[in-house]
Amino acid sequence: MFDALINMIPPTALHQSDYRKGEAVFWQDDPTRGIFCVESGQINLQRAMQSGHVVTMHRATAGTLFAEASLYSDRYHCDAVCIEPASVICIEKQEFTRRLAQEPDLSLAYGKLLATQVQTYRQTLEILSIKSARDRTLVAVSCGYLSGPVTEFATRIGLTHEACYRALRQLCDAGMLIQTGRGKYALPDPA
Amino acid sequence: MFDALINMIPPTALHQSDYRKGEAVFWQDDPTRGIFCVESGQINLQRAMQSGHVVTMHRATAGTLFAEASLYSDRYHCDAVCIEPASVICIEKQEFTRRLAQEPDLSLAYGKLLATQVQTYRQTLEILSIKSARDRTLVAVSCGYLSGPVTEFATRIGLTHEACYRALRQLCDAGMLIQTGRGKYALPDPA
DNA sequence: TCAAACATATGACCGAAATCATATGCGTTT
DNA sequence: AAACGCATATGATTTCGGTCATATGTTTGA
Repeated sequence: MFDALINMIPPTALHQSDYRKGEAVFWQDDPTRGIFCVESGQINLQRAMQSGHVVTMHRATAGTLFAEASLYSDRYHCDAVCIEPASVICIEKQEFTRRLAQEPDLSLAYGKLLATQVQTYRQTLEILSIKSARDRTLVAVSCGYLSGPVTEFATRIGLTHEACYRALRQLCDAGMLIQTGRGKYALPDPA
Repeated sequence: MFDALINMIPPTALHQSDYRKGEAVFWQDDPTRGIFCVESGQINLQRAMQSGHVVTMHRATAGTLFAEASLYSDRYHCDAVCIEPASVICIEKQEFTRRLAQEPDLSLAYGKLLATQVQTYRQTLEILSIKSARDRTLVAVSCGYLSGPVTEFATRIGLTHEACYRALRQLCDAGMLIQTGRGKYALPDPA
């Protein structure tokens, strides 16, 4: 939850906006306006590769922040695209940075935020380091990466959706996963 | 590097320890003592899944921090096991947290350290998202990832050393890289 | 409500990278 | 100097996942 952060920032430095599916909060290389809080909906943090295809770097869901690292850079380094109608609050960069230096509580909360992000990236890197599509898929599911569509999940863990579907099928056949519905998979009960 | 941090912490709040392969720095659900700096060796951050098998979440190497998030939780949420004889420094949680709140310089340095890590991880993620071994190798070299042995470089970018050598050979043949020595490659002058 | 877009799935085929094998260069260590 | 470990390097074979094709279910919005 980002309430702790929000409450330390004067309302004049906060800017709420609504986005519809497909709309962008910002684009890569836009000048950094600030960091964002997702009140509702979902925002995809993604980067367009030089080859043209898009890789999802993070999926910001209700109650989470995104673009925290923008405080340390002049330009956003990825696109933020709404994938589910969202309400988003922007915290002005300048005001936030100023208060970071002055208010220990805010600084502490901010540190926690960054530490959590680092943790997430490390886990993603670890998952990507798994060569076998089957094993990678299993670990990713175990770590709760499969929350939305399988296609999205597949790109997040560096697989084509076909390879991902095949891996899921294999894992179900092997009894290591259970299909709970169309496009829905869960870990079996550790009975 | 964590020297900047260490120098701002009184030695009484620092605890150096040596670990041998297989020994644990901490176990999941242990009360959090603090965050750790790896001077040498390697520490595996891993978690036992409910299914029983162990998932590696991160591999902490020399010059890096781990368990940063422990500052914000009472218990460690994974095991830290030595996988290569290691020297590790523990920064006492209470003292570090106290100083973070009181000393803006430390807070700033810590924030920057974490932010830098975020940037690095994102760059690595981008590199890993490049499917072609040739292109991935080229980008990785461009980003300065090839500093040590090629074998180590190869594993860092998710390739076998054989595939990496072949990619380097191809890139040299195509004139996109120049071999400056045995196991040494550089970008050609953009003349 | 109807079409378009998207997601779920699976099969066939192919190619790139992993694997296996081999050889040599280089720096220690004994 | 000889032996050993490690890195460099490349060739042959295999395998796994990408690409392409196809079909159907589901959501969305016009």
